[in-house]
Amino acid sequence: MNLSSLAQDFVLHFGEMGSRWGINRTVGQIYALLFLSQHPLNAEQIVHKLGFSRSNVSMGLKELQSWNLVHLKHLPDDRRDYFATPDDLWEIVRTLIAERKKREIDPTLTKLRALEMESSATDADAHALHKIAELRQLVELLTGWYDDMNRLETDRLVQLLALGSKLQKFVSKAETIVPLGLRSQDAATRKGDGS
Amino acid sequence: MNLSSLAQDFVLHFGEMGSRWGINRTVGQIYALLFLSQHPLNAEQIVHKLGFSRSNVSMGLKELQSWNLVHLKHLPDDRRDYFATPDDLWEIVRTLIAERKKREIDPTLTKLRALEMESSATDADAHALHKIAELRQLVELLTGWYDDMNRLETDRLVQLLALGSKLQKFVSKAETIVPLGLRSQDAATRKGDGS
DNA sequence: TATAAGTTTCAGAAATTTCTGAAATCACAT
DNA sequence: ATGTGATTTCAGAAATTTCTGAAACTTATA
Repeated sequence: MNLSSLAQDFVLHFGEMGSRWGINRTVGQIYALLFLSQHPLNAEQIVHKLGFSRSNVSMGLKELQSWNLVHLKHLPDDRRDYFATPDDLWEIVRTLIAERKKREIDPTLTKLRALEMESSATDADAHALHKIAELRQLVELLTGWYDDMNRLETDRLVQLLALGSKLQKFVSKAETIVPLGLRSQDAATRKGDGS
Repeated sequence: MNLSSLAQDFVLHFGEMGSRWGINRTVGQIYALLFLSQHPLNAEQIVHKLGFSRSNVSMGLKELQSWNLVHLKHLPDDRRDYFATPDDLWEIVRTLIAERKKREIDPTLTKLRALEMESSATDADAHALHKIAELRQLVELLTGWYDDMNRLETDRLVQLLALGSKLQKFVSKAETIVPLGLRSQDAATRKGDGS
């Protein structure tokens, strides 16, 4: 591994962490390398720095592209592809969350709605249906909130995050203005409002 | 698999999704089964319903316990262990997030801080150190926000989530009251304030 | 169109993870 | 202490995922 000890340490760590997520070790390491790198790198340079086979790097880059986590660059008079991570860290965070939501949350939401619809609702399943509806509602609350936050400009978002639970103060007021019924209770009463 | 078709569909789905997270298929299915079940189940019942080997179920339950995702129950005159998921969905969400943070975020934060400290800061690493500091700051902002939100009672939390970006209104006011410097810029200037 | 530089695909090898049955352990009642 | 039922551990089998080198493909240029 042809890297400074700092970079090597960082890259190895992200390889390990990557494998705790869905991402595999190789892909994690490639990403970490690109993240630290001041300039875009081509596949051959990654091979040289990390010591993987050329095809493995190719696969890894392809996967990172499918996650929209790297950008393709080109240098004049060089037709090799160069890869870089976004300069803006928040763009990375947003992409990561969006992609994970797409892969891990959205299919579940779809499935839950389908289960509520199709169910031949025998009384044997009544309790299960209730739990499923409750879960679906909660996921909808969370994804709705996410969609909302994701629409904010980064500066506004950072402000909100930095305030954290201080916002609670405003809620007590707002509560009287926007009286909402979406508590963790009373789920499953409205079945089949699919889509 | 001895389950109603609704339950089977649900359980299989969570098995698949589970394997997109760190959790393996078996563990996901066991959890899904317990989640739907109206009553706590013992290991033998799980074996019967899902068709795994007894030892596999035992491993799975142990793993779920290590994640604090199931509770142990006992029936009178029966010394077998019965397992159940919390009734309150929000407790589940909180546990899930807390455990994932513990496994996926905290080690990274520790590592980032360590890298910033130990680094023999050669100028070759200057850019890498800058990126690492920036990343560490962002992770701190996010985990700080999480800690804050996690302290709220569930009802308050749900209110905040339901409001979503409507809170932005208050921010514009609050901004003048709490002028914060934590933008995505100006990172890396304060190195080594570890822990 | 030939060729050369670059990239992707693919089938099998290597490594890792999951799953099982058998044996060991535990804990309670007698 | 001994027996009985329940649970856990563990070593190897089975399955899955990752990784590689070689071959196939692509594309810009001569």
